[in-house]
Amino acid sequence: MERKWKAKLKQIEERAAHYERKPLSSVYRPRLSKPEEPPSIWKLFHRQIQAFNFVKSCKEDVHVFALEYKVGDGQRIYLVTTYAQLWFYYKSRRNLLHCYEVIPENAVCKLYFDLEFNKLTNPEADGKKMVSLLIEHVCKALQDLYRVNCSAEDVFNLDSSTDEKFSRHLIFQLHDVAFKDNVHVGNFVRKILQPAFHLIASEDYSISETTGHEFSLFSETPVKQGISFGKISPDKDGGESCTLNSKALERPEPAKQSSPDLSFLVVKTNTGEKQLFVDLGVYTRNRNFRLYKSSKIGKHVALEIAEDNKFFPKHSENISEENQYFLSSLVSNVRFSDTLRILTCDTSQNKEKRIDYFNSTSSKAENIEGFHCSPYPEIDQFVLSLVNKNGIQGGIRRWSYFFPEQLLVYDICKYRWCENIGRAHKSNNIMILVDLKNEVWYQKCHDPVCKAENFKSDCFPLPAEVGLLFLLKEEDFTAAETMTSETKNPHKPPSSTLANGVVSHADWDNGIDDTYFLEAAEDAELAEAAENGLLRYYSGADEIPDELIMQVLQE
DNA sequence: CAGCGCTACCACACCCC
DNA sequence: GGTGTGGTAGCG
Repeated sequence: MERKWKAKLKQIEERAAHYERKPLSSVYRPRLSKPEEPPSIWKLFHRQIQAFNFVKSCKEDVHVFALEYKVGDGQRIYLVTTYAQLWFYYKSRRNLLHCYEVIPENAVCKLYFDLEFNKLTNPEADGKKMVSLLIEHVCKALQDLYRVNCSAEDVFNLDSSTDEKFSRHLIFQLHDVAFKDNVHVGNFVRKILQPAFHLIASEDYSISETTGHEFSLFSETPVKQGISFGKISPDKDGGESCTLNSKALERPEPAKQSSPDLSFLVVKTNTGEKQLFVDLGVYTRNRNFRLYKSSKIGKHVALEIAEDNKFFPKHSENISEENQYFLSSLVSNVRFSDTLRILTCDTSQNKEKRIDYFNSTSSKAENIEGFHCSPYPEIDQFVLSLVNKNGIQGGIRRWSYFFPEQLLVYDICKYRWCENIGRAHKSNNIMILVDLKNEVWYQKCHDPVCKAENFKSDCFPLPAEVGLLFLLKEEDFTAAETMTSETKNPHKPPSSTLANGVVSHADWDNGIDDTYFLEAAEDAELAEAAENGLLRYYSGADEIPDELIMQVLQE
């Protein structure tokens, strides 16, 4: 709540400043786009929030990427486009050298890790071995906590090491399994690395081996950091979730197995302090995660497939192998499917909040079960209105958001009416799916028979007030503005999308896009860009960098 | 005109013994 | 000295 408020305040302040400088034009300039051209979406924003607002207003499957464009202070701008279009420009690696995926908050995503250590202060560390041991530990934890089977062959292993630093990204390619969002991933990672925190807190990290002290794999022993974690508490109706419990001492667990030896995770920082091999700072909201084949600005080391990578994407007729690797590397590229399981891992704080929420008598809490309201309260309310019929008070058990489809999936409880069989299921729950892109909703269900026949009810339009509310919310006011600017860009590259989703268009080579301006900002690449004829549209422009970036961005 | 989301750390106020 | 708070430098 405070978060939203802060963002809004910031946005309004910026808006005020913007209009003071550039008052609204009173001239209406209508434009038409050619109907035969599939839309090309390639928009840049200075502000992340505006980029996301644009995505919301967009019917296409677009995503937000962050581009570093100034050496030194890591300044970024935000690009909205489709995976296909990005790859088209990106693959040559002549432009867009420093790109990051923005892992949207609240969106379903893959399990991922950022691993690193300083080679100089850890001369004895065997990076590959550590990666392999970590993968082993994570797979075991996935099995123990969620009954998910996986192995090193499901882990896309990317390397970005230098002489000084060992650096890896791991992106798990689990089959029909994903996490609710990257904050849940972070909770999971902290939970399964719990035993290693002791090793950092203690003076001598060989202590756990020598004492022979036994405790449960995910024991609840408190640690210095104040983070401690509980045992899996399966959902009453699923067993997909686990909770980190900070009230460790109130719930002692009997020892079940000896603590795994995670001493291999302990490395030394530049200053010689103990640290974990796993970077726990990458599980925050809207985290920027460097793309496959991108480097940090000012550095020349890109993420490339690691020597010891064991993940190989399925061969595809339509998509090149490199493109497959690229798509696999994207953390938030998880599509909805009937068989997909969504894993959650809550902190005990959230769990307590949920319980408080559930127990509270406020009018708002009565309708929604637990703490399960989505970021779209109007839609929650509408879904609740759908499942409160004929005297049955249904509830929202939980929700998941799929960024690629802009799809909200609500697991419903208590209300089990299924359109397929024309009556309520006896023991299986139903789902309500809300397609924000097409502004429709439909019903599916967990019943094996319905699932087997891939049942999906007819689509019904979302009521006007839900759609309208959503579009007119003031936080979206930038969307309308950026939409119109789309047609104003005279340099928009034409595009055509083949049925298989691969963008292919020779004309793009003659077009110009914002990318080139950005990359041209770097002197070294300027010459190359000019050589490739990319700058000819601005012949005579001496100051390529800021001027053109601004020109594009001010649209 | 222009990045974002944290966390660790500090200074300070207030409280209690 | 213990505890809460509010602001911020700096990291990822």
